[in-house]
Amino acid sequence: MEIINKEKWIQDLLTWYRENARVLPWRSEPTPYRVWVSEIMLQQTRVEAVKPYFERFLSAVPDIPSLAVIDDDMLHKLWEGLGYYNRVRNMKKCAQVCVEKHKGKLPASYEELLNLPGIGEYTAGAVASIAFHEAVPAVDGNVLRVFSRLMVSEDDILELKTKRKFQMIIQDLMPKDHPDEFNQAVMEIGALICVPNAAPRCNICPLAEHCHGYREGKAHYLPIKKAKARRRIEKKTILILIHKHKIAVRQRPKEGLLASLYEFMAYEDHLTRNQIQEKLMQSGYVIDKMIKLTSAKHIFTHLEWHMNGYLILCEDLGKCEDFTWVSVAEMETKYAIPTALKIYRDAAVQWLKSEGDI
DNA sequence: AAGTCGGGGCT
DNA sequence: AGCCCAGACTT
Repeated sequence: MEIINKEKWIQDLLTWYRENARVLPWRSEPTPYRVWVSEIMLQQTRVEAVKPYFERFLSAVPDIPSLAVIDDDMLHKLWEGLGYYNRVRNMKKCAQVCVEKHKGKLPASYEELLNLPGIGEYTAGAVASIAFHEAVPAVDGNVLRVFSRLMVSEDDILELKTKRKFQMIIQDLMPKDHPDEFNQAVMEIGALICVPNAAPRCNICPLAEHCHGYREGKAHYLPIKKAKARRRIEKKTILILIHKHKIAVRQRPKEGLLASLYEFMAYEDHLTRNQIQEKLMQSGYVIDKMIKLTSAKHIFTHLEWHMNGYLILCEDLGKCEDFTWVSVAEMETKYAIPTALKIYRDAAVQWLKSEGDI
C-alpha cells in the first residue's frame, strides 16, 4: 500500500496545519531547550495536563546549566502530579551530560540526541526536526494511528517492527524543507481529527480523499493493538502520624514505583484498629487518638492501590529514625507527594488547619 | 518481547 | 471499567 499522489497529500496536510494548528506555549518560541522540555512532559501525557506545568518549570529552571545542578526535592516538586517521575530525573542527567560534553547545550543532531538519557527515537526525532529542522521522522502514538488508517495497515502498532516500518515510510515521504511542520501536522491530525478512543472525524479530515481507511470504510476499527496484561491489586493501610502540628513523612526508595517521592507510614494489607495499635506500640509510639479517614482506590497502569487511611495523633515519637516531621507549610512547598496519596495529605493538612482554629 | 513506570479524561 | 495519551528503559 502506498500513499497516492504524494505531493498533493503533503500540501493538503501542511495547508491544514498552518490554518488549524493549536496555539501552544512551546510552539511560539521553539528553542531547543523549550522543545525538549515540552516533549519530555508530553510523553504519554495529554497537552491539557502539560499546560500548567510548562511555563512554571521554565521559569524555575530557565536553562540547561541550572537544570544540571537543581536540588532533587525541588525537581520532584516541579513535577509533582505529572507522573512518570523518571522522566524528570533523566532530564537532569541529560542536562549534566550537556554541560560536560556539549557546552551546556543540546547537541543538534538526531544521532547525538538519541544517545542522551531519557531521549528515545520519538523524542530525538521531535527535537531534531522541530528545534533543528533536521528531516527525520518522529513516530508517536498519534502517527502510528494516523498512518494505520491512511494505509489500512493491520500490523500491531505495539510491535517494534511496525514502528520501524512507518519510520522508513515517513523518512522517505516527508518534505525535507519542512520537517518541523510535517511531524507536528501528523500529530495534530491525530490529536484533533484522527482521534483515539472515539470515532475518527473523517467528515472534516483534510486527508480524507487520500485515506484508504476512510475510502474502504475501515478507519474506525484501526489501528490494531493487542490486549494488555491486567492489573494486580495491592491493599494498603496508610497511617498519617501527627505530633505537635507536624506530619511524619519518609522518602521512598531511589528506584521503583514513585521513586524518591515522599509518603506516609504504610503497611501491606488492610489492618484492623487493633493490629495498627499493636504495630505502633511495638515501635514505641503512644497513640492519643486514631481517626478513620476515607478509603481510596488509586489506579496505576499495571497496579491498583486499595487504601484504608487513619489519622493518628501520637504522644511519643517512638523509634522513627526514617521519618521526618514536617509542618503544613513544608508539606505544601518542599515535599513532593504522589497523587495516589494526595487525598491523605489534604486530609492531614485540613485537620491541622481546623484544629488550629478551635 | 514483556514488564515497569503516573495520572487523567473520555467512552 | 477499559482505553490511551507528542514513550523510555530494563530485563
